[in-house]
Amino acid sequence: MKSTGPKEKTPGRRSKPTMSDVAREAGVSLGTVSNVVNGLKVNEAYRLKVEEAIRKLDYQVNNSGRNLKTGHSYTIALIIPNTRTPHFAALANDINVALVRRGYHMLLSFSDYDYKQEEEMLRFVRQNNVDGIIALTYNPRLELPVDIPCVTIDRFFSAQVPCVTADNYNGGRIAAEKFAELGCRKLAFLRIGSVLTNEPNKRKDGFAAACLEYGVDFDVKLLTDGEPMSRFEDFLREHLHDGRLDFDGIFCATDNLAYRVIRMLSGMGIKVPEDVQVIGFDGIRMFGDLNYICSTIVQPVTDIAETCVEMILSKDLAARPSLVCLPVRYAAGGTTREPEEIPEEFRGDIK
Amino acid sequence: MKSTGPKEKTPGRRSKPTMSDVAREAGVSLGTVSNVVNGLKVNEAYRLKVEEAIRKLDYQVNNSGRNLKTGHSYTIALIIPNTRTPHFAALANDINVALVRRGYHMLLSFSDYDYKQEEEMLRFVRQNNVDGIIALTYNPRLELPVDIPCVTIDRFFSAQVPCVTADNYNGGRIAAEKFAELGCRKLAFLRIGSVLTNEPNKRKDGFAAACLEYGVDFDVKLLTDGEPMSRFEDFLREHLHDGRLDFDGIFCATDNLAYRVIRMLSGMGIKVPEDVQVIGFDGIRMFGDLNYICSTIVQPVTDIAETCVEMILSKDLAARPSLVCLPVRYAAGGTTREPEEIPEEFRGDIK
DNA sequence: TTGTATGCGTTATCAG
DNA sequence: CTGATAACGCATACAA
Repeated sequence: MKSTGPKEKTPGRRSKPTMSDVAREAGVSLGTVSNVVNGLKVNEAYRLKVEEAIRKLDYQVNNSGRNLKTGHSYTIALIIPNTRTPHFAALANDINVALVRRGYHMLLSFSDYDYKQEEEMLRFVRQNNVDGIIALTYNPRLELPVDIPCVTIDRFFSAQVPCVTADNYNGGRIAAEKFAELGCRKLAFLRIGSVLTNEPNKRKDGFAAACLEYGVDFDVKLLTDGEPMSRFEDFLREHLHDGRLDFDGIFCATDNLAYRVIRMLSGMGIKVPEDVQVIGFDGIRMFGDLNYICSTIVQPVTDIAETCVEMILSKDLAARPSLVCLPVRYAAGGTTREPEEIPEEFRGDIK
Repeated sequence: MKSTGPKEKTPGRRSKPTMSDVAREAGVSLGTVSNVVNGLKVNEAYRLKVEEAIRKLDYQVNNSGRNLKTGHSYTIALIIPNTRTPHFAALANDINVALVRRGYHMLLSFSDYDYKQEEEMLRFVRQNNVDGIIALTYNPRLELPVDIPCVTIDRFFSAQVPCVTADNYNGGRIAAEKFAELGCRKLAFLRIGSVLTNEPNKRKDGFAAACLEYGVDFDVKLLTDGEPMSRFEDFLREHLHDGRLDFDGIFCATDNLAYRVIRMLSGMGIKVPEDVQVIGFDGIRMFGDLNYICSTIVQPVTDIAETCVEMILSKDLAARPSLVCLPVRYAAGGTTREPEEIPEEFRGDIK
């Protein structure tokens, strides 16, 4: 632009302009400039002079100085494993949107499922005067700072740290109900993931409870992280007789798993949804905004994001609940015997 | 004055410990503590005392103070439209990884394709002593700061601002070559996007050039942002005679578009890849790490991320090229008549 | 109302 | 090699 570059034109003026520079330029005092910048009461004539000087020098507040003085940075740290996983990407997206809407900013840290790195991130975050931390981590022994407001997603740490999550239990129930409604008689529940107790594990509990209620029989196959996916295929083959699968419905703990299982079934000559219907969990959509990948229990990602942000910025810590479960809903995504649900934006285009 | 912390446990000790607290605790001077913290030469006995005090007080450097003094923050800002779009999510992911590996951190800002908001982000970023900006923006008149190192992705701004991008031109060529190799005689190129000149627009140029070379005929249908997708369907229907499509190959400027086009074709009773083969661009994979969504030209996302970070942190600005094109490659993703390429991690599981 | 002075936590410059 | 002291840019209580 019209900026001076690294050199100085006027003696005594170098690098970025500061408030004193503006004050001198406008012929007022430092405090007045500060007041103008912060929108405090200031005489109209002075304000104009200051604003003029700010424009002329292209002055920008230095947040390091401001943060040092005030102790807060209008920045919230988000700790998540990565953004390549669509569900995490969506969360990061919506949390950022919610923050920006409130005049805050997001410092993003990836844990990559690495405990060591998570602690490292936490250390950095604590050094940076962030005003809060939103963490989605599976690290059981991670020590959240006590002097910074924290909110967790999907994993409950302690009553002092609010946890926001989808209503996983009910999601499990809804899936079972749906299968029952679709006439399934023999179901399977598949999960791969952490052995730690975390909220998503309740998907199975809700599912099991509803199955019992509806009198629908079901099998369970759980894998822990590190076990090969092929175990699921072994499991399915065990239940394959004369080319027919014992199950007529499979509930997968995530859409990712559902997708893989569907590929497996396809390889075994089993058709979805004709031979077996599949329901996943999360509500992942193609390209983040097109159709669902499979029939699924949709997590209220935007609500989760809003809630996290709302809570982390909330002043009265006392009012913070320790666990917030947000309602999920079912969406038909083509892997159940019913019409696929096509999201609004997509619908018009594809017809 | 400073007396009111929220609450204090020990008399005299309030809020976060500072370097002076550590100095007092260790019985050394402030400067010595600073030296220890920054890993400078310090007498072994003193160092131990200081480290002991740091541990005891659970001291953490305050980066606001440090930034104020040094003028840099070991933070790089990334400006992208969002992270719900898989390609952007992947970029954000890999840039973060590259930064962290070098001891830097990422401040993430979403433009949401909103020019006004982009300028807002830029303002904030400039106030925060970030050490550099990596921007993926389509805003033609965005004014990048001149006093902060900048690198752009996919859109060339000026010779002073390096632009990193995939080799879009060659990607277009490769697609055409592939179609020729697969025996296609009549192709179509479909694109929707900005009318601005940006790097990805070269996909068409490379495609057209190679088509001419190989003597393959092709049609082009371009839509600009805002035009409804249904225009593509109209276009395709115009080229539909007796249930047969004029084209035997369609090159889509993005995987997203390819996906939608494939759904359209399916709705028209046209089979992919039997009746018409489709190649997209970007290399989007299911859940970010499973199989490709369609046959595609794969962007070297990780290399792009590494290059951006490398350049933004590079000290000698003089050595910065103005445009860096990184090689792309073709991957069969099931929408061309050839065996699908299954990524390593996925392969073992699905077989 | 506006100006002045002080300190936030750190690094850097010197004398010892 | 260590210790005192002066900035860094800003907000703010206090004086004018």
